[in-house]
Amino acid sequence: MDSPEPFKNNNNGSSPSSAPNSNNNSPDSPQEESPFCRYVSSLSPINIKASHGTRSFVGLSSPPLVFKSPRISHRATQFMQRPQGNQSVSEVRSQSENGGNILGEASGYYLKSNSHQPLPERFTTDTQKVFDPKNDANMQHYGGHLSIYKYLADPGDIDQMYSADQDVEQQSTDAAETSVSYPTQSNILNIGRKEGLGDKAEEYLPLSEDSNKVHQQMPVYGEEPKRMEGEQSDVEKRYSHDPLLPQSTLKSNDVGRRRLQFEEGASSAPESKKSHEKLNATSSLYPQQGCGNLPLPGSKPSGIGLHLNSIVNAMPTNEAATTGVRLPDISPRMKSTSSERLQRRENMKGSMLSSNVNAESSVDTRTESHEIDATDAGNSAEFNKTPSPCKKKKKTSVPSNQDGCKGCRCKKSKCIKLYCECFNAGVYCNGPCGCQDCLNRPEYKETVMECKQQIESRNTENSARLKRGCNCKRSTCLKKYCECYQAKVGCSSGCGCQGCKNSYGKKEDYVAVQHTWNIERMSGNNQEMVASETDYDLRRFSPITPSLQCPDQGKEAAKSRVINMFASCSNNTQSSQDETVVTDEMLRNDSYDSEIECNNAMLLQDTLPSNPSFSYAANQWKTVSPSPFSREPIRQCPGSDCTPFNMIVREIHEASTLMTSVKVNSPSQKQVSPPQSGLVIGSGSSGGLRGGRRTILQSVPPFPPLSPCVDSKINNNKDLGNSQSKDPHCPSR
DNA sequence: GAGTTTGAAACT
DNA sequence: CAGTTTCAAACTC
Repeated sequence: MDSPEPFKNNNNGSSPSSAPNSNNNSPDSPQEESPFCRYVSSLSPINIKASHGTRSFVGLSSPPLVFKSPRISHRATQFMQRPQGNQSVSEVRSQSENGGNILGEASGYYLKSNSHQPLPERFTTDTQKVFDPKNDANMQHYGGHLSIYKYLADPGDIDQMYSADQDVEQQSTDAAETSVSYPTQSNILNIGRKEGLGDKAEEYLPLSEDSNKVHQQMPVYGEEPKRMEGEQSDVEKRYSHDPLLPQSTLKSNDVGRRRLQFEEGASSAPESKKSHEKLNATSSLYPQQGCGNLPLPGSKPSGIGLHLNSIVNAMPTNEAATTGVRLPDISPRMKSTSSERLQRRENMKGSMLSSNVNAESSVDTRTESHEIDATDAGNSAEFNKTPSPCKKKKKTSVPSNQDGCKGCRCKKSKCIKLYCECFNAGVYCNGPCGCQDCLNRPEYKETVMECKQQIESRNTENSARLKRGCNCKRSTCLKKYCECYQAKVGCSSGCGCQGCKNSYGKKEDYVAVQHTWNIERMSGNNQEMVASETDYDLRRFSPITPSLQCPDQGKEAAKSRVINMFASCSNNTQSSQDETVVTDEMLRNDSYDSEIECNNAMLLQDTLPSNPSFSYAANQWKTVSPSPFSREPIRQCPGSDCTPFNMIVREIHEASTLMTSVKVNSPSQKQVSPPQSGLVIGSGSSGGLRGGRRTILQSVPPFPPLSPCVDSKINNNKDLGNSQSKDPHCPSR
């Protein structure tokens, strides 16, 4: 193809399509005069200095990528792509004028590489390009800005991102950095906002849809500028709303029936107009487009959505090589790993990489589209059309309102029990609802609040005994009766299902991976660890939604994890093929465990909240060898505490303690919401982090606290027994 | 569209 | 805390 060279350093303000310069090695090259080039040149593969922008994020408590869901991944993927689709001519020009054009070029490159080649070839090509040592540095820098935004740019977090953008931009004195930084989301958002686009609920298309559409419709960069601009406008329109496109959109739409989802309602509020002006407030409100809003006083803890049972799966997620190898089978959940990987690396190294992630991203998205088309057309269509947090229903007998919310049809619950989806979703019933004797209406605000409080307290009290996961007995987890299946996630050992045949991952598969995990543990030659961790059976914190989406998960998954781990150690200068080969070798290498564990630990470190108490090991890592494939450990663990399992245990324990202290109990304990953990960007309760894929598993506080402090809440719990009976409106059965 | 099945929520 | 009932969605016909 004759598209622009991917990573030229365009310092002369030329457009990306002009004067392609694939070789910046010329000593006379003006690029090397630029601060950016000097910066890039100063970068070593491993020890990457933190730029302004990077530093801003390195300091971040890395959003626990474990908690990121495939949906988020979709979103992230989308954001990855966004530069392509949104890379308008003017925008590129602007970047060029600022002295850096990496983003535009990367976008062009990305589009190019993503366009016509058959997948395997394309992947290889991409990967090779990606790991071009020369380009890598650029991409690191590029990724330093972009990738972090990609992942911080969860639509629900756009506000924070936006804020962060400004912050970073103010700090940045490097023209090159500024020029390449975050032209994407925030600008897009601003554009959308400036355009005064409406924020009808129906425009809140799930990102996956956007992603797919954008991806599918996106022309090759430079191919049809006008058309692309037109499409960009469309994209911008959508994204102008996406920021507040709630996790809950998926959550409430995609998931099980009667899990507490009030929090989702809060976080899902598509309140685009005011979004970035109230970073913290948004998540504690309930503005649900079209479905009424439930007033929720007070703030709620962060909805980080610590899906503890994702830890195991997230830690060893497959890396680039794996993606390439297993691309055809990539599952929605596995796809999430691309974003996780990127963020993980960002967090780990403080440097951003990464073209390979970009390549993966493109692949992922494409694959997603195919997958949706091929295997889940019905669901995806349904999902993609989900316009609002109101649950989608297969049945359409209940007329939808303009927002597409079909409402509930409760007859006896009076819509103030979790049976009611509106209530459960934290929205008032309204027009399209076919409910009877509905009390879930603004005029019964008090009643609604009381009932919510009741449920909250009840769930808090009973949470310990609530089961995690589904408990299907007859559906074999193959029907939507199964909440795991409905959420398109596999069952875990935490599920109480019988005869599980969940096509997204059987419980048995999860156990198999867990077994692998245990083997890895044991091979770490840390008896102390094993002994001390016995009490902390991972299954107690087991993923409700294991990332086992493929039928061949077991050993394959384990292998993938090894691949990923090594990939994590990689300085990203190896091709995916090399990684695969070497990984096979590593699999036979007894010495890989230390690396695995170190990497696991690193990954875990990144997956867990960066509360100061969680960062004990972060600074203890030291790079020993730049080569991920040497038999020498790449990173050395200073002590047994660095074993991943110890870390998991400790982290979980601390998290659990904190969660208890903040009283963020998931009604079903399918998820836990870790406390707000020192996020640098944004202090919003849920802003900086993304929820889990399973909407019902999403974070947490089932109800926003009605009282300002925990103590009072506890007291309330004591009184709830009385209030429960006192409440004339809350039907007690 | 009615009836049945299902599993979670609610209750005892 | 196990068992039962209630409930509404999912499913079937």
